[in-house]
Amino acid sequence: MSTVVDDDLWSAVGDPTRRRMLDLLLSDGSGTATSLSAQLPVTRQAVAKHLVVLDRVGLVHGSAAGREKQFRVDQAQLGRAVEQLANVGAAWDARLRRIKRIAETIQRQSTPPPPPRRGEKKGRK
Amino acid sequence: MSTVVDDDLWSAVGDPTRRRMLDLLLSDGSGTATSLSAQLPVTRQAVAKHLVVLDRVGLVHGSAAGREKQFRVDQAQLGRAVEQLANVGAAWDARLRRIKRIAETIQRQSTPPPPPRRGEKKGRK
DNA sequence: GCGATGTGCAACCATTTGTTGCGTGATCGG
DNA sequence: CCGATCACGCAACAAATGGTTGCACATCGC
Repeated sequence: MSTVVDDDLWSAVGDPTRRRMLDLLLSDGSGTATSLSAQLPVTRQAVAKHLVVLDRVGLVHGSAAGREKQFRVDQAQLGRAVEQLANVGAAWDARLRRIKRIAETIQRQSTPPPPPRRGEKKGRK
Repeated sequence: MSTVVDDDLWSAVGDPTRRRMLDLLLSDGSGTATSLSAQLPVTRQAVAKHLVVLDRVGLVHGSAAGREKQFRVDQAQLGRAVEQLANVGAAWDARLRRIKRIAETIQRQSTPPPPPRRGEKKGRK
């Protein structure tokens, strides 16, 4: 049925800048708002806000070290996010495949497709 | 190396409401702004705006039939979106697995984990 | 101690996501 | 044929998001 997804997690990785930040953190192992903004087309403050968002959903967490604040990716949580991506993708893929199969079957039987009977959808079940 | 994704496509499916709309359109085969809003916690106008967004990235297209406007999912485009989800997921998954493998290797060698040498990462431009 | 560097906070702007209200064209029941 | 509806589109508005600039404050190197 409807694939169950954590909307907060999903929209966290839905933002292109945050996705790149995760890529960078994975590449470099860790990073600060300043170091990340140096490799991105946005300012340090924008990066800092995104880090807050990512922290809120547990995808990263930061530790203060002197005047810097190093952030790292939480592998477990990112793994969960990857899992949800795969889930939704698989669900849609299955749907698409089934639709295609049904369409072919109908066409093979030369059965006219049932016209979508409008105006009476919601009352039934 | 960095997975190439179409940001517009991605953020189109990044919105939870739009994701549900796609689910509904896949389930029912087609739908109007009104019929979709009846099954969603948002108004018809909000749905209409989302349909514009989905139409812009080619995930759905609508055809006027009398006073109604029926929308259907574009299977090819949704397939492309699914592909990108799988790509990003696979890339992150590979990263996570490699990190875990390296961490285990280091620990097996009883090599003290290299302290995150801060302040010297960017010199290798 | 002092300048350079890194961070956090606040004000502000544009876009997105949602709402309500209204006008209009197509359809249906007399 | 004609009025009541039904579905739609457009516009104004509100809140949240993603971005900017500016400034105050802590810390590091010398």
